[in-house]
Amino acid sequence: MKTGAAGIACGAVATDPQRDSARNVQVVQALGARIVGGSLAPGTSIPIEEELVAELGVGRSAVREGVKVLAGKGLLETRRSAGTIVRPRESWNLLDADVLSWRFEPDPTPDDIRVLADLRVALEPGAARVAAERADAAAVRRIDEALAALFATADDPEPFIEADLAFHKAVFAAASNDLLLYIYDMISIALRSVRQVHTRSVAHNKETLPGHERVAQAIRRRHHRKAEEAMRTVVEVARADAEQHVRLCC
Amino acid sequence: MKTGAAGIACGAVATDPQRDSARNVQVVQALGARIVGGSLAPGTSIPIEEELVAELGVGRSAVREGVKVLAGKGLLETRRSAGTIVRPRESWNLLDADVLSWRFEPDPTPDDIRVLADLRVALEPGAARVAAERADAAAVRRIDEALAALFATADDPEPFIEADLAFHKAVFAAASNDLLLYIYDMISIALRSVRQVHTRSVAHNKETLPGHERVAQAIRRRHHRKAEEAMRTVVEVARADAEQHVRLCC
DNA sequence: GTTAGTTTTTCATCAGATGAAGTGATCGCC
DNA sequence: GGCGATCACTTCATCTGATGAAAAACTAAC
Repeated sequence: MKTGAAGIACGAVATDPQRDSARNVQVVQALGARIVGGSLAPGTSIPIEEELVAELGVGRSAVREGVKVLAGKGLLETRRSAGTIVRPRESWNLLDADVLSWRFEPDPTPDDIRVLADLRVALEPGAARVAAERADAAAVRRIDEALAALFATADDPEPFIEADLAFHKAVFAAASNDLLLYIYDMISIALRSVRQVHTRSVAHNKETLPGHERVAQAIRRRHHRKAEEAMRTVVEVARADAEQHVRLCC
Repeated sequence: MKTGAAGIACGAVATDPQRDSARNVQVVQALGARIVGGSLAPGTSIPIEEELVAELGVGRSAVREGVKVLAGKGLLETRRSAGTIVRPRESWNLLDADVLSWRFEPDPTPDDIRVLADLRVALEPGAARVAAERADAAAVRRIDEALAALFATADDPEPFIEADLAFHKAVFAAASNDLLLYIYDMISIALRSVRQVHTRSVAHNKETLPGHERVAQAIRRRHHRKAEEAMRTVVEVARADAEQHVRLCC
């Protein structure tokens, strides 16, 4: 059940035959999932190196490398003679691709879903506004292409989700802001993990099309106020859907 | 292609070597700064382990641990027999605290400053809106306290900057969204690095006080529309200031 | 009960050996 | 001469052993 892909994710290249066998990645995955999953609580010590070697069936080098990677993500802190302790949650790199996966992949809590939906409401309208301010012709074209793909896939749930993510990404890309785009990439990782929440009826998919079209049109016309408003409508509908879904099934 | 000389030069960088005696951290800092700084370009190979051992004066374990940490941050990728290469910028964990420091601390480019100012414009109004929706009494109190500190320090540039950062952080904290708060923590790292841009005259500091007060008041009254508008005014003023500063001094 | 000194634990670091997986060059064949 | 297969080489991957250092835990003296 281990998806080695999360290890050093986001790569454009799909040819990575050795990643599964990388011992240090194995350690990172095992410990990272336990920490973020909650079975290794902040403030407590993880097993000592020797025990991890025995438990995970790898050498000390692999354990040390893995622990150092997790320390780099803010999850662990090593202290001489005092063991390695799990750092408080406030220290974690919450927008690290791996940390996000460990959080959202197993079974996101209702609160995780709320956090994600709120984040979109907080972020996407503003991003659409800046996109309208900064978009060049090529960026507008890419948004229009993504919009066309959205219309074309409205009948297929799975492709529609991908097209939806691609549309929102195109909007973020139009803002010419690599930090903003990075944030959306992380959001999309989380969204993909909770996509069952967003898998709605085909009719529902089609209902979101006009909203997306208004966003694209506003950006095309560099109308930042309208772009923001249109995007707010889209993400607030998504948030309402998510809340309803949580209420119904949890 | 010889990087030895550059390595020595980089070693002269002021990073107190006493306090931070951890060898792997030394490796992470040295290589990370070079990569983000641009002297090790994406697609190129870094020196082989043996050379790094000689150049950095540490053992192989330290080099390997450091390289693995940077791989975990998306900066490097190791391939058997093919060396370790710098990954494309799109793969970097741009919102990692270290990566941000390496980017903004030496001398942020005008474009970096634009990216940061745009990010605030895109993000903070929406965050203030969600804060107005979600803030509880304690969060409102903390915002008011931060506002009071802002008024109290308006005459001292350095404390005022800290109070300013604390105020904006209190707003983000009120949104009860750890991802959003994490994003602001990273923004504040970058803001602290470019604070000379934000160090204005005392009179200018005082001009920003009414705007901040409007934000606090709107959140206190749970008026999310007004909170958003007030925050937009604040960050757009900051953006205009930054643009002007860049024009004047660069 | 406190304190000073000692022991133990645990990570930190280096070094060596072996292995694996690509890279590239050599060499034979046609 | 062109082409392909073999083979040596490069470089990271991994394990292991040894030594050191720092902090915690323990002990004994007062």
